Amino acid sequence: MEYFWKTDCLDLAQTLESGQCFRWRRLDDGAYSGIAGRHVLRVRQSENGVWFTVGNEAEAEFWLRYFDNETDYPAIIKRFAADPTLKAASEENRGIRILRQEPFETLISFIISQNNNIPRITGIIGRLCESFGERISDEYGGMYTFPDAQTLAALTPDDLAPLRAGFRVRYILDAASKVYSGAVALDSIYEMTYDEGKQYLKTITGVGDKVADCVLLFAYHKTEAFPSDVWIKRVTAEYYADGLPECMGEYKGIAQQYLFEYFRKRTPAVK
DNA sequence: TGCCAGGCCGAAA
DNA sequence: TTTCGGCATGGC
Repeated sequence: MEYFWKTDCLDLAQTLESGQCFRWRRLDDGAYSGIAGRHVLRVRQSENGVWFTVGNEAEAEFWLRYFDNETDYPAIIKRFAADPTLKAASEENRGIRILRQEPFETLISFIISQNNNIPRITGIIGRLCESFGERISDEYGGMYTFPDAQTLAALTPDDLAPLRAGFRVRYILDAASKVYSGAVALDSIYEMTYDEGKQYLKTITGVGDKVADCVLLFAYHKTEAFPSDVWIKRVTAEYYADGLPECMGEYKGIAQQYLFEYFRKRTPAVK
């Protein structure tokens, strides 16, 4: 069935190619195919919203939540107008939304992302899923689930060698074994504060401030994560040297995404 | 060939 | 506590 979601604050290219997710493909006709959990979606942009191609109404509900439909982005952008830089950044990138992704997949994905680039991250994650996930659909060339912690925890570095993930392999295995053993209970993080969640995630080898922030934001929507990102902290320092603007309120993570894209277009990368 | 990619680890200062 | 070299791989 086709399900239409009317919204003027979702740009598929801005959101799905922003580096917060790695399991979407742009199809020849401009639509996107993607998978989350055991849900497969084809989604295409239209002028005043997006069209979901899904099996039933429940699937549409799942994807609405994935795309963070309960957050009022227009209201947030209006609020951000109190700060000139944030106003420009949010209006220019008003189609970006913070997805609600599954914690384990987000954790492994951002471990893989460290000192890496988006095309290669996407490739490694694709090979991970094709090798150790489950093929649940033949659509779009085959759709594979993200492997669970139990599956990954049983693997060896040699098993993961074909992924060509390099030094990150031992981090992936440490994360999987800690999650599978229960040493790190990802569900418990929903109830934690940002600081608690960060400290907790950093008990995993290969998870530092940056990876933890990405997981806390993209899986848990713990938006206190601004502006710990090394890059944005440096490029925004001169704008927000005296502290963050009041209008950010609790929406620091969303602000971070707007500002990241805004500055990325204007500033050479800073190491 | 050399540099870089939304970093992190571990050792040295 | 902070700094910094090393780390695998692939694209440019």
